[in-house]
Amino acid sequence: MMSEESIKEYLRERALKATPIRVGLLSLLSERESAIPYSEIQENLKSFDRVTLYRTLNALIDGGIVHKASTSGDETYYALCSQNCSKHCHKHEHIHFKCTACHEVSCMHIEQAIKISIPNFQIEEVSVEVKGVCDKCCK
Amino acid sequence: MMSEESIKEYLRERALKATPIRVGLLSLLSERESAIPYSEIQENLKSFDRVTLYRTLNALIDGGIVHKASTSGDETYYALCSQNCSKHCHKHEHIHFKCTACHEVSCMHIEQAIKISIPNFQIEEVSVEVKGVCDKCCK
DNA sequence: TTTATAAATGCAACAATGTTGCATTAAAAT
DNA sequence: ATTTTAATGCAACATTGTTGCATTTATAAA
Repeated sequence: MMSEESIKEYLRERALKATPIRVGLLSLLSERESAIPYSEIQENLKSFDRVTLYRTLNALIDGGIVHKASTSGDETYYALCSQNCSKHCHKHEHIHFKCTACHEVSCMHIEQAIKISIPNFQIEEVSVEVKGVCDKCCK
Repeated sequence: MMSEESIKEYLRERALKATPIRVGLLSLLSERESAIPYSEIQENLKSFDRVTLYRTLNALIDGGIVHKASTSGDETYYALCSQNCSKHCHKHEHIHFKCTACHEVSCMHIEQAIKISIPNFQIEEVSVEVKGVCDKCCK
């Protein structure tokens, strides 16, 4: 859970204005352990204009602060980036786990490094999405 | 490139009716080496009803004949499954490679098996999407 | 060949996500 | 306090995606 002040500082570090919707969105994302589906974000920030929400999400993605955690299902999930993402350059060393039981999407760091090489191809980015049942639903 | 007859047989094996749009779609997908974005599918099958195209895509995905090859970008790419996918149970032992230069999406079989295990989590499905520059654009 | 069945289609309408343009607002710098 | 310019809200539009229902049609059965 990030304080409002640290959120504002974070935005300013990235040369982004600390506007109310941006602060609200980052506050929402930071108080949750897992990624949040768009519909839920919209529900929580319904006092803001929908168009502005889209622009805000895109601005924060461009700014390396927010990333899409899962896009393969019915809707897109968003989550905070770690501090190592920069403007225009997302660097994620984790996978996304989507629980088929509770539909939660988590950003998970795993031990095994995933290395992929394809002859004559240049690899820039590897995204891994895992589906299964999470520890909470497994018990 | 599958013949019309073998497409019809394939559909009937899966207890699906061999209707014109289904034959047309599978013919289109089978003559291409890489996955096809939805917009292109629609363009090629514009004589059919848009709603029916959506239903057809979903029916063929449910039937284990077609799969979504990439959903993380602007649009969804579709490709034929290999023969080992069955109804309701997609079994893909490959990754999807999206070229950032030409935007082509390819289904690629790689040598390394990708194994992921997370303590207390049950893994059902692993999807890997790689972004980079393909061999054609690399030269 | 004809009939029956039920899946598939087309049409109209609706829903949801996503984008653009422009005037106004407001965060931040001066 | 003023200026600058990024961000916002509103209206409109575009695209993707779905539902309902009457009609059509592929296919099996007679």
